[in-house]
Amino acid sequence: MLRVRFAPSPTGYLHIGSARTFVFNWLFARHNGGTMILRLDDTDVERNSQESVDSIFDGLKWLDLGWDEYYQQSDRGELHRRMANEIFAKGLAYRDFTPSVATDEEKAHTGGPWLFNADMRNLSPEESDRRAAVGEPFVLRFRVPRATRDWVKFDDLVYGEQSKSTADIEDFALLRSSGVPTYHMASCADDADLRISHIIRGQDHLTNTFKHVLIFEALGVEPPKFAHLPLLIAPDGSKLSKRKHGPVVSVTTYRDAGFLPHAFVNFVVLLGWSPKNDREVMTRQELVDAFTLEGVNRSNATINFSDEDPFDPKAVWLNAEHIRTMPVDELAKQLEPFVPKTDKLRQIAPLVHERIRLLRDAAGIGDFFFVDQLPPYDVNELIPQKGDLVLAKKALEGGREVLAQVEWNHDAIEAGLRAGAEKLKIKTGQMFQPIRVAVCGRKVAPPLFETLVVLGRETALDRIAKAIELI
RNA sequence: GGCGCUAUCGUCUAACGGUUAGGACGGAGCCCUCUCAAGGCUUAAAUACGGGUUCGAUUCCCGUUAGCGCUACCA
Repeated sequence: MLRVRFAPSPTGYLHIGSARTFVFNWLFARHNGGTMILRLDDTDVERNSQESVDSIFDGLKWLDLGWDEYYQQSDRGELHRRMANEIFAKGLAYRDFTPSVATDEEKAHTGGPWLFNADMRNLSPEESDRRAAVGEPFVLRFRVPRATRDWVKFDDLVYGEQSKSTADIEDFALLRSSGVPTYHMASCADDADLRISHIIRGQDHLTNTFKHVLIFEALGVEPPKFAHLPLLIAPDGSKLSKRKHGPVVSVTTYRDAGFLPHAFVNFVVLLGWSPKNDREVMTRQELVDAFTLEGVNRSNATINFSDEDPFDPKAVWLNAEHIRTMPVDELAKQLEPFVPKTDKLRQIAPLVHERIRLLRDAAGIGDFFFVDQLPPYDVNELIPQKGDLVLAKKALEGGREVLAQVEWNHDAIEAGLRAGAEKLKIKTGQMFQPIRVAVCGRKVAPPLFETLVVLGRETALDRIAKAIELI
């Protein structure tokens, strides 16, 4: 049975990189008919927060992919400690009574790596038990078997054969002095207990994996398969961080700007994965069908944002593509939270359908639909190509006359206005443009006839009259 | 510092060792057109550097450089 998990730690909002890891896991599970598990890795009591938990759930729910099983590590401390003690009992871990090292300066070291404190590693069992019995705090460390084996190896499904010398792996902590298991311990214990078959996670864990292999072996279980994902980085090459790059790293920023969840999924899946057939705009099902780990590449992917534009242009384009292929009824529904309340949304939706890239764009492009009074605009805007205010006035008066009596539908309005232009001996564009500005308040707007239909005769005539007064 | 990973257009990426190095976004131009958008067509733009191996390297190996990751009780 194929089982994968996404295991965020609730120490911040849901990060775009985390969201992508979730997506890769989900796609892998669905493609192979496996089980998707969500597990909250909340062993760091110092940094956990409820807001963070909420934010992660918010983000994941917005992604709308779902999961099959849910666990949180704080409920499973017993299991972790039991497994840690099992390792200790086998003699594969030892107590380290060294006081915790607080500062980076103290941690700093030159030359080779820090591996262990010899006097702690070699403490006699009696001495160790005695000090523990009197309550002296200690960290439980894994005893890396450097004397009996040279290499730790595993075969990464993305990065291939990996090996590291035991001489380069330090005696890492399993249990903190507080008794709380570390990430390494809790994660492996849960992965073993939950019978996770594939661990798909960020490449930042690639070197940690050697430690994990050691833990699985100490536990006497077959390690899962590993697949590490290339990281998402900022345009300056640094890793994405809230402090440095701001809200662009949070998925809620995408949600609030009016990305469609699936467009977001489509975007992030293309960062580090390719279907290898030049397809880019894909439905959820197409993604599930096409997704394989073989398509994952090994180099980090840059999210191309800037100060002027917080979103990668490709993400925006993909969003526009998905908006355009979405049914109008659905669009109207999605638009609701992004525009002022109106009973004409269903009519407005088709007019912005292929003109918006983010849902929030609709409020700007369709602004004149949402107000009773048009905000002031420069009277010169009314002047058409190769014309002047006199011509503008002529067009507006002629147009108003037509619109006052024409049957109120697209074809009749078009026919009427075209005939009107001919009668006035002006170009159709010279007729349409002043009317457009009069009813929309600006030169760039959705197609005129549809717009007039939605606006209604009364509003249209009223706005044209006001424009004529301006001149 | 040590260890590990990576390196194709500005960005995301494709290319059983043999291609005019392909696609997409973004840019530029043209067409269509009631403005905008969409759409169509055209175009500029890349194999980090140096050595090998090979008849032939984007592709395999080594080195350099650069970036990223991990590095004594964050995950």
